[in-house]
Amino acid sequence: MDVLSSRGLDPAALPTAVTIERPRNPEHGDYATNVALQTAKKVGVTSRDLAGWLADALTGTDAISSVEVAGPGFLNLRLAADAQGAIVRDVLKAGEAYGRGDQFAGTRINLEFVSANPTGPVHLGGTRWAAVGDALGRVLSANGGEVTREYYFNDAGAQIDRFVRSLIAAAKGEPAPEDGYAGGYIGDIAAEVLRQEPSALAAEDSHEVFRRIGVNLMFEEIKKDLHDFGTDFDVFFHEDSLHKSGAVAKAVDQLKGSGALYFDNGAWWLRSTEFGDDKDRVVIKSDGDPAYIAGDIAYLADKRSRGFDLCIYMLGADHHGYIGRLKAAASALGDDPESVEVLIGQLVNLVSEGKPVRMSKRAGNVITMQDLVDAVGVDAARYAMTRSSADSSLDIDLDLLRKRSNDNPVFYVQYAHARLCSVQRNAADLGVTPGDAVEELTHDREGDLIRTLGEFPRVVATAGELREPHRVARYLEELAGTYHRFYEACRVLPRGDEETTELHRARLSLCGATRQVFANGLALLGVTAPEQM
RNA sequence: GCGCUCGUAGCUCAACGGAUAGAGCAUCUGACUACGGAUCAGAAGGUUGCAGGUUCGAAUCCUGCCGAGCGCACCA
Repeated sequence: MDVLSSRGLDPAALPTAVTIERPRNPEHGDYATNVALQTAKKVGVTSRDLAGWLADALTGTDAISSVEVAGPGFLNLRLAADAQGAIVRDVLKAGEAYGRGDQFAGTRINLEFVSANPTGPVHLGGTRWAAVGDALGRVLSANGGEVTREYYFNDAGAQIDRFVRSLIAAAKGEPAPEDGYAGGYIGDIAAEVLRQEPSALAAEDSHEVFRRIGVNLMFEEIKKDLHDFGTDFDVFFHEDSLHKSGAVAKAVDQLKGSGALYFDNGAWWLRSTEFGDDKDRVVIKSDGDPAYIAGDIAYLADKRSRGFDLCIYMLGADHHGYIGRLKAAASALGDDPESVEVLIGQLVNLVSEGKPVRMSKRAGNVITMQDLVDAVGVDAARYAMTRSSADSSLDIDLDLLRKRSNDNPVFYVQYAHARLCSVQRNAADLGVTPGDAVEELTHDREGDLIRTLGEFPRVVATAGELREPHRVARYLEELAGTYHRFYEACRVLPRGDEETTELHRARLSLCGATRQVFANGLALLGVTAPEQM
């Protein structure tokens, strides 16, 4: 700031957060910033001039060994070797906490994801949200957020009725109803209902018996699949409970009284168009019954009553119409629409022999979470789902995956971790202990590795800020490559007749720090960090 | 028809308005009697769907086309 004020320019023109990036091209230094480019125009000087002044001001700072101005006004910084090596000590000292931040400290976040209808097993689409949502929850927690993971069971609607009628048909040995569900799981659940309640078909309240037992069995199967997938929820919320408790009626009355709804043509409407919806939505139908959205409103009211600062909904692209409704609901309840955040992820496509396959319950080719896990295992499945941005649709070729080919980068990352563990085991066998002389680490490949370790906290912070856990996966792939190249170039352990030097011991510390970052990063994705493969 | 999202190497995908658009897989050529070869070095592969615009700078932002997915109920 002195650089500006001493020249009579307004220091307030400087951005509050200076972005410092790690250039892809090593010739551009260890770190670089475009702050001069962003600021120059505001204060009316050329970016080259401003960059030059900033460079002069930074030159001579302890940790920085060189500063140069490049291109239109980039500042390229190089760190002194010992300042850089300190990152190794930082990682080892922080341990599992390395990478954590505090941007969401004190923020209570409700994260709702999956929320698949309890009329069948979780399928491929739900699997994506199970992986990405869980990873996002971990990332938000790592940034200090108090995260409650929540699953909303839509167990109050007509689809449950279709599900129950399908069960009964299966129990009778009849074909599924025209509008019902026909998967093999229907027969399994129907059989289990009969096993638990042999008189279910004959009972007067047969439908109710099948509903009570069958829906619960479906819940338990979904919960178990998710648990086996490494995704656990803090709250399983039942839509049904909102109706039974009177919460829906209460919320609707409140909105009617507050003027948030308007009455037209015999029904009560929510002004969702004000929040980007195509049309206003009916909350209370002209027959007096609540529409589906009334449950959503009551559910949101319930969440807010539990004290959340931020309610995140993670929904598939087929639900993007909900954004306006949920924002409108928040507004109607008297809340800031900003406190409701709807993340829309694109759908997962099934591909076979290069051609998309449309999944259909009727055709019986629905791929479930369990199918995917059976084919590739939990780690590979989770990684495949979390390594790409949820913004783009994802193609899954199950045939390819079944071949257990190594085209999933999770193995590349896990192998690096296993290799590090192996080095540490060998070191222990040789009696070599980690050393603190990080200034010995002057090799280019060592510098690359250390700088990459130093980036991890910012990657975690960005992943949380943008709700993009895939950044963690991409980072780990980069770290794996950087580590493998280091490994080829820099012998860590002394050979047979060599003395153990401080360099050996410093490199062993570097390996320990690297292993820690792999472990921390994989944990954020819910993927295991194996010690051997 | 209207709306949302997406279009990047042969394939699957990265790149918060930055420098020569990057990885993995696939293809080709190489590398240990050394700490795990599930590795590494190198080659090849691109008009970032098309056309304009904004600016020091655009895959990224704006407009219009083209193409794909999804959604457009007093259903849930």
